[in-house]
Amino acid sequence: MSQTSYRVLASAMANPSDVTPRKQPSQPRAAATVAAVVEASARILEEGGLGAFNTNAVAARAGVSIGSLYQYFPGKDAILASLIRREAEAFDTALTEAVAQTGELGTSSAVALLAKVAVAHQASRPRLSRILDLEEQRLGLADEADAAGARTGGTIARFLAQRHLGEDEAAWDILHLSRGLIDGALDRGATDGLEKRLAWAILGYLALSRQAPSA
Amino acid sequence: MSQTSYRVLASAMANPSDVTPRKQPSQPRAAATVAAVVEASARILEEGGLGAFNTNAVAARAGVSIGSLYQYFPGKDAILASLIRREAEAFDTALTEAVAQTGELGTSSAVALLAKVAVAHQASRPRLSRILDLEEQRLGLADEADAAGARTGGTIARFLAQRHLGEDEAAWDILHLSRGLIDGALDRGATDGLEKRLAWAILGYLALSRQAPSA
Amino acid sequence: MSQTSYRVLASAMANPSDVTPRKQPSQPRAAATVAAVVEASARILEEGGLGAFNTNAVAARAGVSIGSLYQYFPGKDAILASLIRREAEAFDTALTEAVAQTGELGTSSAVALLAKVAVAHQASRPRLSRILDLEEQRLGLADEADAAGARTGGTIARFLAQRHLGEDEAAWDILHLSRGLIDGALDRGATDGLEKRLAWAILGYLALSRQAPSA
Amino acid sequence: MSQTSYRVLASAMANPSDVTPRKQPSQPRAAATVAAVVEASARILEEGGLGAFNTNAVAARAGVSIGSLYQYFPGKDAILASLIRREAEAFDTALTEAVAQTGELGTSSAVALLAKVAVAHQASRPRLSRILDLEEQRLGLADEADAAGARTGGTIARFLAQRHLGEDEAAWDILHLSRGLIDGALDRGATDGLEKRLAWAILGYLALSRQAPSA
DNA sequence: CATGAATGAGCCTTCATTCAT
DNA sequence: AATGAATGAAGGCTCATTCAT
Repeated sequence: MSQTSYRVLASAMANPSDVTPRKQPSQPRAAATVAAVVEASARILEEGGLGAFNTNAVAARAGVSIGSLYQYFPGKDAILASLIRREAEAFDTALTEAVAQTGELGTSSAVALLAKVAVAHQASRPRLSRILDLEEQRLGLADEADAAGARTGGTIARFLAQRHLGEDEAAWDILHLSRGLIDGALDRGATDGLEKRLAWAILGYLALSRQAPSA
Repeated sequence: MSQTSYRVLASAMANPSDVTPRKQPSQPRAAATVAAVVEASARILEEGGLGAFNTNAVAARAGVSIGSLYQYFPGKDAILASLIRREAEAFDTALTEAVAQTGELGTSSAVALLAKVAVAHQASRPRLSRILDLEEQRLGLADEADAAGARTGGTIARFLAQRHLGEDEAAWDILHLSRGLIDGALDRGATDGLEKRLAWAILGYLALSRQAPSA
Repeated sequence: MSQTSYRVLASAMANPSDVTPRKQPSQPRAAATVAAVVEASARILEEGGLGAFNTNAVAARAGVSIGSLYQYFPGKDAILASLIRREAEAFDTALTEAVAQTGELGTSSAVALLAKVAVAHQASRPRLSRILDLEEQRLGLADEADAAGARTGGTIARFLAQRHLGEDEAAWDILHLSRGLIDGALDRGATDGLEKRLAWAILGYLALSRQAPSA
Repeated sequence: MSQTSYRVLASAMANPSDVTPRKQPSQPRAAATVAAVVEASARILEEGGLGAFNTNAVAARAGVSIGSLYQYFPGKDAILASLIRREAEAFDTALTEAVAQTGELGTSSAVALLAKVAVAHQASRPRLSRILDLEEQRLGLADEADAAGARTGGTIARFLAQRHLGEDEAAWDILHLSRGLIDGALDRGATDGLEKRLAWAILGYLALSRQAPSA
């Protein structure tokens, strides 16, 4: 199969601004403020989408003054970045835990368990996931060496490696096809048997990828 | 496998405005204006993302006055909708053509061909595809009975039905997992063997789905 | 009674543009176009107020292309001016006719008849009257020597002079207080006995003005 | 006299937008901003009419940023409404005060005093009064239960009731005919003896209305 | 003459961010 | 630190008017 070379997503885009939190909240009250802002952002994105996501609304929803918000975040994008990290970490944690529980299980049961976790995560806040996916890309957070997102891929890769099911590439492919499949299914309300269908895609991919060893 | 019920994307969101074109261009000059606006939108979205997509920029890029733009589109969202329809139609056309060429082929070669078309489409304008996906959802275009998007699912469904490979649900799942897989791969620059990997996911899904007959 | 000097309406204001029709419609079709434009303006003003009055809407409502509209009127204000003249003439005609019919009548019956005509005129298109009043002033049409509006005052003045009821000033005062009274009454829906009440004001004014001969 | 039924002003019209202030200014600085905006509006309307009244001009004239304006008013119409309320209140206050001073006076002197106040009010900002009249109607502020405008009618009604001169209807008629008469007189520069002429209309109306007891 | 596509100045409004209190 | 008033760049959209066909 001849390999065409495809256009890859350029890194530029709506020049994202500073994305690092302004200061670590040392006092507990400050930590609460930061958390409130991040959660308020999540809720606003869920309910109103990117179009409703603005700093004034976030501050209001968080019960914090706009001034305070800017004490902890240098700008809008930084809030988004924090939220993305929070979500990625939560998912990775859930996934890591699930992987730990697969010790005794056969491959297909193990994958079914992971599928369940993935579906549960995405389904808990479906719109949020999609938006954060797109924004993560715009912000270029994927480049963060230790990005939580990167860890998720790593977690899957480790799972595959343990069972000699595949390489890194397979891990990423599985991660992304899962997102697509789940988002699409939630979108059209086709959630019956969703975990099972996801498992078919993952196990099917893995089976065929081992028959025809990659280039 | 017990079926949990998942949250499905509510239809609301950043209340999308009117999405229907204001008037059909009757004169050829008008048709050119409309086409220029739509293509300019595509280019702007590709280069600058949603953040750079505004009516002034679109008009300027299209070499058209802002007034002309508003003669044909009631607002931003309507332009986006037109673009989405255009792209969906183009993809569906390409896919339908490819399906027609699979007549003689075995299943795996046929799927490989379709995978190639899908990858080519998404790769031709990677960022655009992703953005339009998200926006299509926000605009609720999926609800359009004869939506071009719906037709794409139908085209796949017909292909599967001809070969007794699966039902409608499978068609949609394949469509969505493909988008996720391809987007993810383009995103991280992992395009080597991408068509092959996509074929694994699709064929794998189909194989397993037939072993374990659906609910 | 010492006479303070009051601020009088300056003539400036949103510098009104050219107000004279562009060309006399010689052909009958042209006359029809002009009439259609004027009547469309009346309807739009009635239904949507000044905010809805724009040349595109007028042309559309008149069933005429925007280009044709500009063949006969140099601009928006000219259309308004034509409408104002049309209405003023209609009112003056009705009033003149009514005056002619008062020959045999006593003063109070005569005034009652005129009051009836005035109320009928204003009530037939209440919003229109008010708007045109304000716009007439802005356009400075009152300055037109032969302004139709001026004629209305003259018609009343003649009526008063015939019966030795008052001078020009009285005529104008009566015209204006009538407008105010009628508009206010229509506004709050207090139309019961309106003609009678208007007659009280007019006759009352005239009676007292003759007791205490003006400065 | 047979009572025809007249068209009354429909409530619709250039669909007026939200008319309630966005937030009450708590800090004194904010109160100053609000007051500056309202006064700037008055000045602009006086000088340039409705055509010159736009939010940018108002903000500039008020020496306030456009953003600040929108912190306190949801839009143009709300500013207008505030101005209308301010003016109506000022007039009502002046009128109430004048009524209080009429205790000892005979009817005709009392009415003369009120006429003077009315003329003075309207004459102080002639164009403003007219415009606000029209706009008050468009905005449907008359519907406000406790509208300042309503209070003015009430103030007159109380005055009439104390002296058994007339009912509510008479109060409104007098209010409106006065506006008409005064505006008209200012318009054509006929201010000599204006207060006296106004008194004739009012006293004349009242005298005749008592001779012919209302329906 | 009629048409209606095109133009663009100008107005409305939002929202990220700053800064005096 | 926290507050929230103030700022103004930026973007959406309308509509009076022109002009090529």
